[in-house]
Amino acid sequence: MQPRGETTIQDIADHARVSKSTVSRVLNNSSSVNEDKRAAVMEAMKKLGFEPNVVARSLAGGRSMTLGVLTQNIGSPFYDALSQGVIHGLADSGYSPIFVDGQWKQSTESELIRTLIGRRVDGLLLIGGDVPVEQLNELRDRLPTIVVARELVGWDNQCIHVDNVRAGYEATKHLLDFGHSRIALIRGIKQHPDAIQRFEGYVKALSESGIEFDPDLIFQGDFSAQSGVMAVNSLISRGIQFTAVFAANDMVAFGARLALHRHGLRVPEDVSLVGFDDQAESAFATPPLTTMRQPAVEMGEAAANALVKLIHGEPYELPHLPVELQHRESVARLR
Amino acid sequence: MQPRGETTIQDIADHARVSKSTVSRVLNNSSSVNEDKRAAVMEAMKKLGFEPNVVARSLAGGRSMTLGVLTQNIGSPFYDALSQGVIHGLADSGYSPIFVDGQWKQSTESELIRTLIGRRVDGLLLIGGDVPVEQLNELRDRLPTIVVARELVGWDNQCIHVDNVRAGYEATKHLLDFGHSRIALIRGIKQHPDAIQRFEGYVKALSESGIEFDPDLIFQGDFSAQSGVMAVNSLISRGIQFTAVFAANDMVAFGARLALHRHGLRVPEDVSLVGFDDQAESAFATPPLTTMRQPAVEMGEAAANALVKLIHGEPYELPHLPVELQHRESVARLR
DNA sequence: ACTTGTTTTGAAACCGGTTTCACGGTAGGT
DNA sequence: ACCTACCGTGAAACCGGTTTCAAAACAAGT
Repeated sequence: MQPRGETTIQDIADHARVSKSTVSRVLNNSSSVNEDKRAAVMEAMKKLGFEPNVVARSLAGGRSMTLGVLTQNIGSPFYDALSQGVIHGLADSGYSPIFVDGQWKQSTESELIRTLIGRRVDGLLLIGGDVPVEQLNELRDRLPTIVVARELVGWDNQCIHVDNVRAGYEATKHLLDFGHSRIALIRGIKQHPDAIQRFEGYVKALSESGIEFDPDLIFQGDFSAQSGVMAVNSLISRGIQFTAVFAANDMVAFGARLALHRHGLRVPEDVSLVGFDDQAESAFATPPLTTMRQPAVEMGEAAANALVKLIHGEPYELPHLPVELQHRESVARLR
Repeated sequence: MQPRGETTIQDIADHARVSKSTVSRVLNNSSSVNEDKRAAVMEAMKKLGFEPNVVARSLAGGRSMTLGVLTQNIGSPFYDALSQGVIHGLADSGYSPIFVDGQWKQSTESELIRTLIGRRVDGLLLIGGDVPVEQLNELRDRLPTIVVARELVGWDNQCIHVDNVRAGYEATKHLLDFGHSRIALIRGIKQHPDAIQRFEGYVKALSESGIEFDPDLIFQGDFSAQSGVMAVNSLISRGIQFTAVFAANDMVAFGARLALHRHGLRVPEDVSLVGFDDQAESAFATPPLTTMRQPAVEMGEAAANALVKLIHGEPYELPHLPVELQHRESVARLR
């Protein structure tokens, strides 16, 4: 541990009385070197406490061993869980992730992607996002890229996402099965594909059950707990009848649940409630929240692993991760 | 956007009929260059779509424009909020963060720090962690380092943390002020400094009020919601009387709240409840949780800003961030 | 003993920038 | 008109590795 001047490959070479080239070779096992020299190099490295300079290595080797991860909203449970999966999936791969936060702003995202490219990341992991497909298609030719939590046509093998239509359908179906027909839907951000697809599933389930779609039951929210509160308040103040609520995600469900509580409505006796995501808190809500579980951590891990394989040119398979109903206590049979 | 061969500084130089040196100078504004040449370079850069190679720059300049961030538990609300603050604080600084996750395992942490050093990060941001002070002291001489969410003696100016003793004291005091004297405490991980200090504050508040400390009221938890439910179950099954609970953090409070609910105890009518952290969900719990708010995002941002200044050798001041009681509805006056 | 083939090895080029150094040109001072 | 100071600029060294290339060393074949 010298104060400043780190040990370099040249120091090792001098010490072991060989050339830089040889040191590099034993370092990378790139070509055979005699046992005695190898031993000498090893010893010198140990003795001098050598830690290879990843930056120099990147420049020379053309690989930076760094991955760019573009996420959208650090601090929100779903994206955090994805990030967690990514970090853990990368743990022993030798790659380190650089995180940037696009905040769902397309211009920001594009700029950040440029930054990442400037940093010569070896691959890109895009979590959600709004960047237009055409731009991503270009990107894909330049750099190994995997997209998570977003469905992209023509990206079948570089895209991990869940079936939101189906999930929306199943959540609604669950409520229908329990006898509900007046099911309020609190939507996520208007243009957000997930929100659109879940809504689609909702509509499909209703129509399949022969229940008429009532626009009064739809509230345009934004994935925030506050929007859940507003939704319920709006529903009630408008005098709309409903016996169940399907929330855009668990945060929204929490907001809705609180507003119901404020209005003296019990969950699930008076109103049933279904969330989406199954974030950690949901199992401990009162009552524990029935929700559509998204395997966020697993998605992140799978994406990370896939990206590494993609970079190495190895074959890989993307798992098909299901969204499953997590049956808890916020849904009751309509009496 | 060429398929592979990125534009280099040399390409720009050729195109603008100047030398590499000049291009570098306009790039960094490091020394004055004639207006016409500067313009020529600018134009060439625009035309060829030049994006400087950060790796090469790092090697040559000795600065990698990369920061290492060691966190402990991505996926837990408090640390995620800190990370969020770090990312946002770094957004326009030119520095990119590399995240690694130590999982509160000292050996893992040390190893990850080595990795980060190998990557020639320009600075280190340590969030929590168990690495012994002596080791950190050494580290500090090598690399600009800021520690967050951990109190370190002798690190006054490189360490952002809150006063957990005081916070524990105030939470307890709040309950005492509301007439409670049988206050159960659900502790965090045994050796965790935060847990120890909050406990200290609890004891101090009690003794100051002349209330006898009762070890029966203490439950050794681990910061998980599950430990909250176990605590309450244990308390009740052992027949311990209590009218209030001070939870190690909000997750624990959620667990406790659920367990109370299971036992038919109402919050706050029968039992008052105070959490710690003020995570996003807490304001929307039923009832909204009274909790000690930790300004996690702000801490992360402050740490990031401080680190950048520290690296640049500029003076900076660490904000003193208070933990404040967030008064909501889970605490009631003892009747 | 003489080719030929295969390993090992070091020198040198290279990755894409930054920085030092020296030189020519211009401006200011006397 | 002459000397000094400063500005603008390119050549070249350098950052710490990897990789190419060719020479050297050694083994095997005839």
